[in-house]
Amino acid sequence: MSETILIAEDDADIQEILKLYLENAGFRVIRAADGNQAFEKICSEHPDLALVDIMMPGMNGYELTKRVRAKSNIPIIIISAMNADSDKILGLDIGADDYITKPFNPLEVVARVKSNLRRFYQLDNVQQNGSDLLRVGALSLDPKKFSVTKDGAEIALTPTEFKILMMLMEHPGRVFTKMQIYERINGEYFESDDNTMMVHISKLRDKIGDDSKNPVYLKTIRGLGYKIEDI
Amino acid sequence: MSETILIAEDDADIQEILKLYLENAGFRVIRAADGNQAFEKICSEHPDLALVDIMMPGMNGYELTKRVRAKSNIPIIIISAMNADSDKILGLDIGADDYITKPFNPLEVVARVKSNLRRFYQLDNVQQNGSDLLRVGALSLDPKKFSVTKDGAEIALTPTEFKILMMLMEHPGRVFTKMQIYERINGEYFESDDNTMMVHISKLRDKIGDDSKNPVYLKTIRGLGYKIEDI
DNA sequence: ATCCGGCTTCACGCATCCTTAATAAAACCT
DNA sequence: AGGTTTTATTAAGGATGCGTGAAGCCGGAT
Repeated sequence: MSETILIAEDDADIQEILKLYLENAGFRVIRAADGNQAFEKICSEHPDLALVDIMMPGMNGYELTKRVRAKSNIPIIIISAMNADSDKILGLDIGADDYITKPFNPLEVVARVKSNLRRFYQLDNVQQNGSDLLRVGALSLDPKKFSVTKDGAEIALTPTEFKILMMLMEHPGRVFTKMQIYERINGEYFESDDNTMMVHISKLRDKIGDDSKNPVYLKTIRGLGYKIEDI
Repeated sequence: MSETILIAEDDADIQEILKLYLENAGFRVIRAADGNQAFEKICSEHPDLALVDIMMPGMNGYELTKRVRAKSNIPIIIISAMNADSDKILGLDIGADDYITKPFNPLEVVARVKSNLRRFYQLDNVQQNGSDLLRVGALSLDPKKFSVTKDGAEIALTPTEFKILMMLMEHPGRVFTKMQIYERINGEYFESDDNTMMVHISKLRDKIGDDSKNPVYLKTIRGLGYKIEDI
């Protein structure tokens, strides 16, 4: 039962090094030299994990991550240059499951691959065993019934508010940018939508009884986005 | 399983001393008297670590480091003369992992070699606990949650402080110049930003409970920059 | 057509954070 | 020791981002 790893990387040398180390660790490796190729191979060959370089010809790593995420939840590890724009690093880290900065230690890459695979399957098991209810503190959200309760009391949310809350509660502790949230909810994103999100968040806080100045659940990460505390 | 160390050093006496101490510590030692020879031996013999003098005939230490880095990520420790401050900065900019100033204590060299080997080849905590927390002493930083804790207690940091700490904790023991840090955080760098960095560092120390006069974590390397101690 | 709930936009106030500048304190060199 | 350079600290702007009430807009329902 050897797992398959996709390497999306245009530099042939780096590709070769990664392949060597990963195969040596017992993985099956498939390769792609650009984002489009990578996307096709992810769809056709269903690898268990993808290593994705940010800087690639054609579709870059960021685009690729977004498009993959629309279809699949496989672990994605971003590889980025050391002196890349920090916002990109942080932003990508949010969308992907992990990130590694160049230059990297190949052994560390192998370790991270293993770690992410293990974490992913564990998480998968947990989700299968548990019920469909998403629970964080006193809040619980039922995706099927489209309902949210706090301490058992029903809270009436609008569809948009519900989607936002569900997205955050699906990954407690994880930070989402306003852009990410908006894209998932409305497909596209315009610069001016930032404020829209703030208003939604504001109303959500109001309804779930959170004080924006000292929120228990819906926390602001200044300059980045929002997260729900993992209680 | 003795590790191989390459010594790139034109001074025969220093070469001899280093060889003696390193072999005494159980390492296999190969030697090169100039940069070109060193590069060849790195390619052909794949040492586990390289000790590189800056001042060498032919290809100097910078060139060598750059050329090696294009191919390999093996730990490189720069050896430089005492009063060549700018040299040191340059060496670290290029991608050296550590630096030692002449005159040095041979035992310290051995200690640094061991430390760098351990840091590089050890599959650190990534594999053990499954999470990718960055941990240094009592400090731990979670890139995804954007949270930092000390002894389990949450520490609130600003985005910039967080980025700085993350950068340092990603490479414990490695020195970063103010310029390097600022560039990664803000994209560009102006001469006047040095002071800004100092202020950030000062506040970071304050928040993580470090005394600047005797810091446990965030140490100043005068003339160079900052590093976080590899505890 | 009108109403109405929900989404969006706008404007303003507020909080936070980054930077600057000025001063103090080390560390270093001669 | 004395002067110089580098670093640390503090406080005060100034820039940026966030929160929120109110008004406008849009589409579905009555």
